[in-house]
Amino acid sequence: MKLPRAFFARDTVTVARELLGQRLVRLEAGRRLSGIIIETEAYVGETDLACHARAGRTPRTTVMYGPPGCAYVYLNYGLHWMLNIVTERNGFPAAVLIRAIEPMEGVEVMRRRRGHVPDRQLTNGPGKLAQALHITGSLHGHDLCARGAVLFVERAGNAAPSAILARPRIGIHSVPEPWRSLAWNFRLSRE
DNA sequence: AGCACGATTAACT
DNA sequence: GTTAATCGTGCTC
Repeated sequence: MKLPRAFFARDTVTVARELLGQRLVRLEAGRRLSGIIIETEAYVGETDLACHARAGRTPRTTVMYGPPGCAYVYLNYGLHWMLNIVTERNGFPAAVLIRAIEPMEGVEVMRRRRGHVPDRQLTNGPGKLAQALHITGSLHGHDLCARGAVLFVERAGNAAPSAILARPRIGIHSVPEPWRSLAWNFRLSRE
């Protein structure tokens, strides 16, 4: 069952932690592609200097200022699409970056898209999972909570707090403290 | 100019 | 097996 807007309309760090263990689903051409979310990152507001909203509302970041539960998708380094889900109240710019999933349904399709890399490398990075699930800028602003959504999150269990590793966020080396060191990257520890 | 990355190298255990 | 360095790519500001 699809996570409702109320799930995303909360504190971003809480949403990032609780998304671990849930199932990201992509409907495409009548097929169901999905995977369990195993790594996320929180980006919180204009004061968070690692967040794109640090520069205020721009054409790119407008979606982050909108209702929670919508996809914030952007292109990084000219080739990697990044999937985020908008959080908090309408008007406050924040989102959770989905960094990794464990493939569940449609693995054959993912293998084809990813060029037959080893299965463990199918969706173990934000650009990789976007490629595997065919998530591009065309899904920017997509409402994950609407009826008929082709991208959404299903409740699939709860991660025990003891199973969650919190570390600094990835790839924000040039961001000043304290934001660089905030432990806002969350992942499920493997067994 | 500067990226919320990934594939490929090269150098190490 | 690992870590570190490099750079392509195109969009935002």
